[in-house]
This record gives sequence, C-alpha cells and structure tokens, in this order.
Amino acid sequence: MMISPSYKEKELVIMRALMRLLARGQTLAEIKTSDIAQEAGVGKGTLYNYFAAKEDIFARTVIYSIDTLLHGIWERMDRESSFRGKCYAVLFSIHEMMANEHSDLNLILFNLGSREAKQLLGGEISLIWRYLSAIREKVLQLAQTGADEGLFPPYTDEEYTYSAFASALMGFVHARCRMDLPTDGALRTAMGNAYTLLLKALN
Amino acid sequence: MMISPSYKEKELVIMRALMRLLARGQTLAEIKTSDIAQEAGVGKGTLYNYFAAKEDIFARTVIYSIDTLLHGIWERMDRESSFRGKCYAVLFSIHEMMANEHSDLNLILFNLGSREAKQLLGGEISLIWRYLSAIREKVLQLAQTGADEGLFPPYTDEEYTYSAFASALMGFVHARCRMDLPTDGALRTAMGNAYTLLLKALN
Amino acid sequence: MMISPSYKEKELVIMRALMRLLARGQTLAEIKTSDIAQEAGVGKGTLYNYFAAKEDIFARTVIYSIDTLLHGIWERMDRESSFRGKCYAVLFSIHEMMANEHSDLNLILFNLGSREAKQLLGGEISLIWRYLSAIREKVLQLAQTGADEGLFPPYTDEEYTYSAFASALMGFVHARCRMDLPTDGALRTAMGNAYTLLLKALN
Amino acid sequence: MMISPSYKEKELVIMRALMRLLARGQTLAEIKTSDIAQEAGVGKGTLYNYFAAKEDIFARTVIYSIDTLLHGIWERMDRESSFRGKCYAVLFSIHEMMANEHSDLNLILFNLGSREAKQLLGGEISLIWRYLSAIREKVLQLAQTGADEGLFPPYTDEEYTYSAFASALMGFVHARCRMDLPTDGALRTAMGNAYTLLLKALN
DNA sequence: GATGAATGAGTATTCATTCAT
DNA sequence: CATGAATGAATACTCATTCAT
Repeated sequence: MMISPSYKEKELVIMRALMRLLARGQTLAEIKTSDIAQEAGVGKGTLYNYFAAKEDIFARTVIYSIDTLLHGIWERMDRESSFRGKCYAVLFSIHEMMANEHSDLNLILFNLGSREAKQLLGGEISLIWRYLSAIREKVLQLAQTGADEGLFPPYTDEEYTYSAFASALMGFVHARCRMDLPTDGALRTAMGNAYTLLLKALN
Repeated sequence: MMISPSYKEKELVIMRALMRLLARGQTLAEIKTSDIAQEAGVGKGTLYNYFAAKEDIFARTVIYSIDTLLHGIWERMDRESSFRGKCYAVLFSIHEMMANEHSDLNLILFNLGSREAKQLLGGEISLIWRYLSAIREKVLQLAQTGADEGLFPPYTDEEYTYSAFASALMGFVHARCRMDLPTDGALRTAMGNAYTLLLKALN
Repeated sequence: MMISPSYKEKELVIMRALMRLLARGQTLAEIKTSDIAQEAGVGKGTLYNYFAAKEDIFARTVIYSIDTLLHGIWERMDRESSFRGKCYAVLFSIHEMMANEHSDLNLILFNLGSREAKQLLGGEISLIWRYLSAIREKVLQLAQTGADEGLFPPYTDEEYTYSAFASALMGFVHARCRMDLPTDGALRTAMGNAYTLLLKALN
Repeated sequence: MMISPSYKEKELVIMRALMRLLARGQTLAEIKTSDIAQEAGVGKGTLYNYFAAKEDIFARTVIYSIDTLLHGIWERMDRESSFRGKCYAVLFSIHEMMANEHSDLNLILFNLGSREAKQLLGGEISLIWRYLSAIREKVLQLAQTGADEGLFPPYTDEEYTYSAFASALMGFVHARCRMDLPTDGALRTAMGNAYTLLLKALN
C-alpha cells in the first residue's frame, strides 16, 4: 500500500528530525541544514550521504508524509464497517491532522506554496497522479458501500460522485479552518453538515 | 468596497512589477529586490521609500491582489440578476483566475505556503476576517436570491448554508485543478456538477 | 603598448591587494576572498561588483602583471642605445624581478601551475599569442641592432636567431635560480656567460 | 642510481593511480582522495596507512616521477656512444615527455606552481640539490665525451660549460612549447638548432 | 525624492581525515 | 591490515539594506 520506496534507517532519522523542526513551528525557509543535522543527531556531512541537497530532503519528506498519512487514514477506515463510520473516520482523521501540530503531512503542506511543491516533487510528479488515482478508487469503493446500505442509489456518474465526496470533504476542511480552537460541539456540527451535504448530494 | 487603503502611484507601479515577475513564472523565493526595481523601472533605493522591507512588498501585494480579485468577482456577480447567473459568474471567475497565469491573486497565493502567508499578512491578520465576513454576507445574500426564486427554501441554518456554498465552490476548484488543459466540455460538466450539488444540498 | 584593456579604479585596488598578499608569501590556494577584500579595504561584496569570481580576480591579475612587467622591461631597453646595453637591461630586469618578492609577475607565475594557468587565462588564450608575437618582434629588432653594430652578421634564419636569444635568456634564468643569495660577482658572471653564449651562437 | 628510497607495493599502486588521474587531464586541485582510492582500487582509509596526508601522496609522487624520468633519460643516453647521439637522446626524451600526456614527470610538474612545489617537496628540499648535482656531473661527463671526439676544446670554465648545456636544452623546451602539434620537420629543426647552438657556444 | 555602489551577515556544500568494525 | 560511513571545519558567493550624492 505504501506507494513510495522503502527507506534506510538514517534517512528516516533525518526526515523525522525535519518534521520535528516543522512541528516546533519553524518555516521551511528558516530551517538550516545544520538545524536538521543537529536535531537528527548526526553530522552535517551525513545529510549529504543520504540526500543530494537540502531541497531533496524536503521533497522526500513530503512524500514520506503523504504516504504515512494516507496509510493512517485508510487503516482507520478499514476498521469501520458502515458507510457512516467510514466517512466519520476520514473526517476525524482530517480533524486530528489539523489539530495536531505534529501531524506529519500538514506540517509539510502548510509550509509549501503549490508552485514550490511542484518543483520539489519535481521528477516524481507522477507520484501525485498515483496518489490521486488510489484515492479515487477508495472513494468509489466507499460510494459502493453506501449504495449497498441503501443510503443512496448506486452511482451512474462516476465523476459527479467523486466530486460530491471531494466537495463535502473540502467544505469540512474550510469549516475546520475557520475554527481557532474547535469545541466538540462545533466540530460535531461541521462533521454533521459535511455528512448531510454528502447524502443530499448523492440522492 | 475596497477593504484595504488607497495606494500611491509608485506603490502600484512596484506591486504590479512584482506581479508581472510572478506571471513570468518566477517563484517568490527567486525574486530579488533588484529584479523588482528593474521591472518597475525605478532604483533599488526607491523601493524602500514606499515599503519597509522586501517582505512588506509581498504582504501588501497579496492584499492588493485579493482586493482586486474580490472586486472583480463581485462586479461580475452584480451584472447578473438570476441565482444561476450569479453562481456561474463566480465559477467562471474562478476558472479564469486559474487559467490565466496573469491573474493577480493566483500568482500570489500559489507562491505562498499558508504558514508563510500568515506571517506575511502579519499584523494585518484581522483583514482576513474582514474579507471572510464580507464574503459570508455576500453568500447569504446570494442564498436569499435563490430562495426568492423558489429554487430552495429560505435558509434556517446559516452555517450549513454557507458551508454548502463553500463545498460546491471548493469541489469545483478541486475538479478544475485536475484538468491539465480544460476543454469546454469538461469545464461545463464541472460547473454543472457544482451547481447541481449546491441545489441538492440546499433542498 | 599595453595589450590588455584599461582598468577601473577599484579593479586596480583589488588586484594590487592580491599582489600584496602574494608578496607576503601566501599561496594562491591559501588566499581567501575575505583576505583580498580586507587587504583592499573594501567589502567582500564589492569584489563581486568588479570580478565574476575569485578565479576571475586571479586571471585578470596575471594579465595585469604581465602587462606591467613587459612594459617595464621595454622601457628599460629603450633607454639603452647599444646592443650590449639593451641585453644587459633585459637580464637585469629579470634578475630584479626574481630578487624582488614584490615584483609583480613572479608572484603570480610562481604560484600557478601551467595547467592551472591555461585554465585561468581561459578564453583569453589568444592574449598569450599576442604577447609572444610582440616579444618575438622586439627580439628581432634587437638582433638587427646587434648586426648594425657589426657584432654578428644579419640574421638569415629567423627561428634560429629567436631561439638563440631565448636560450641565452633561459640559461640565465636557470643560473639565477641556482643562486640562493646572489652575490654581485656571481651575478656578473651569469650575465657575462649569457651574453657570451649569445654572441657565439649568432656568429 | 635511484636517489629516492624503495617503495612498497601498495605505495606504487597508489602513486600510479594518481598519475593516471593526472594523465586523464584532471588538475591536482580537482583530484580528491576518494578519486585516488577508487582509481587505485583500494579503500580511502588505506591511503592513510601508506601516506601521512593527501599532500604527502603528491609530494612523494613528484619524487617518484623525477626518479623515473631521470632514470629513463640516462638509460637512453648510455645506449648511445657518440656525443651527438647522447645529445639527441636527451632532446628526444624531452620531446617525448612533452608529447605524451602520460609521461610521468610532466604531469606532475605542469600541475604545480613552483611555490607549491617547494612546499610539497618540503623537508626533502635537499633532494633537489642531489638531483641537480647528479645532473651537473652527467653534463660534465658529456662535455668530456664531446671534447674527446674533438668537437670542441676541453672545458676550462665549468660553470660556463654547464650553462651552455642548460641554455641549449631550455631553448629547445621553449621552442617545443610553441609547437601545438609538432611536425617531424619542425621537431628536427628545433633539435638541430639546439645542437648547433651548443657547439657554437662551446667553441 | 531618487539612485545604485558598497556592504557583510548568512549558509549550503565539500572533502580530508578518522576510527569502529 | 583494510574499509568506508561519519564527521565538521572551512569558504565562496548572494542579496537585502543603507546612505552619500
């Protein structure tokens, strides 16, 4: 299920050090190679035995984070059997990721502009499409589950269906963004709104 | 309607020069003060007569762009009288903004990570909230229009209503992002999906 | 008579600073950009307003030194009217250059390997040939002077004649190199030997 | 006849690896310890079992090359019995050395500035004098041979005689340097000029 | 106000050397 | 003896900012 390759011990040490620094609130632009080395507990030179350049550390850490994140979300979904349970599992994962400064992905993504991200991912741009298609497949499976439960008819327009899930999810992200310190109530409301919208959209 | 203050002649010359550079495909990180000065046709020292620092040029250009963008969208909406016309006006504005490398806002936003953006907007973070509340108000007016036309019942849950618009819009943005070179057909489909979803969500 | 272009004030300040550092016994490889800047009394950044890179400073200083040196030798030769006087003027110039740690050229040349020198002179390799042909012309004029004085017959074989001057000169350089602290006597002997050899070779 | 000490197997492997790298056109400054180790087919650490430092490798390789070169020239001279044959043997050796990128010595010498060379030879500066005196002795023997053949009178001024040989040789080197791709004819002319000059100088 | 030459703090990267295995 | 992963000192170069004109 992991899409990217396996990692050497030291590579992980270094990438995790970078993520800890980001978790501490530092910007990518602020982080120096010496900071990463120190945080990782290795010499500065060692970085360059495993990564071609500072940028390379960033790029590969983004990929590692996406992998880890998706892996986490899917594990959580798979533990639920109902459509509703799976949807809330995703929403809850997203919420946690946004709440947790230490959450792998958001640290990276919120530190990159999209133009910059494209450059960082560079040659590995195809990875993006592989992620997107893996996600799409998962979404359509989920739609199937909902249809099986009789919550809405089986889909006939794949693109519309996918788009409905995307809309509900991103609407939730937007709502979540607008909360400074989300209360349980506000959170439940936002999740409920997303779920309601999804069902209406698919009926 | 412009939320930010008025600008001096030279300030505009400089901010527009920055936007031309971005339009040319350069990253914020790549752009040097000397580039901006040259593109603006002024001396490097002149920049510092109008802006406190390089970062300040960026920050104020972001705001200027948002202003310009929102102004444009609203003008376009106001030219339409029907609910459907207003909705498509917004979707079309977004599409254009994403298609047009020269579109003011996207140049800026796509060059900023959100963490960085927060820092840039800095003390002016309240501006963000003023924009958001202006937008919310406009959205609710729009919902009123739709209700008046009998397309859906008047809203009772303001947050849900706002969220539905946000979801439809962001779903469209996501769909639009997935098109490399959008065909007319694909575009119309994506807009149709967003509009359909919105109506279903509000009924 | 100067073969290379004219120099800006600051360029000269910098090149002369480099030469002072070399005169102080430092190797080219040891000299840092900051050393040059400090010795020149300018900021490190200023170096890069006048030279493209450290290597460029070296390369252009070599050329400047060669110019200066040749200019000096020729001035000295021109002050003498007799063949013998002109020859001794050259030998004496060479001696001085080798004795004087501050002599422009030797500082540079003795710090370069020939492979490195070729690279430094780089695109300006044609300059070398212009210098060599200027020298050859001067040598043949000198041969003419000697023939006019009846010291040896006019030359028929230009290459042999040029080669004889070169041999005598380089033999002197070799002899001079072998002296640690040259006494007046040893010096006069070496010059005498070179002059004798030259006359015999040309008769 | 070898002036420097004998070498261990691995030392030779390493020094020859360095020479191959130089032969390939790389500058001393460009060559890294890892390059030498790789070319020699040993681990980087092994270098330090046989040499104190990178500089030490260079220095001892210079000496090894000089030894090899002189040894080669003298062997060639000894195979000739006539004065003329011996002289041409030397000139031809020099020519070959300059023509052959792989010739041991020139690779080293043409990569060193003289200041640097002094440092490299370092404590072993006395070696230089031993070489020079061995050379001087050989030259005077050669002069004796020429006198025995009646080509010129026996020498009375040792220094002048030595100097004449040095001049002729260095004049040839200078001429040879000026040829880009030496033709047979040009080469024979240059050798003839050197030999002619030598005989004239000694008569 | 406008200019741009001068500045020097700041940083990614290299590579000789070591030493645990 | 042989190795090569780990190290960190060392350094060229950039570029935002200043200020004398």
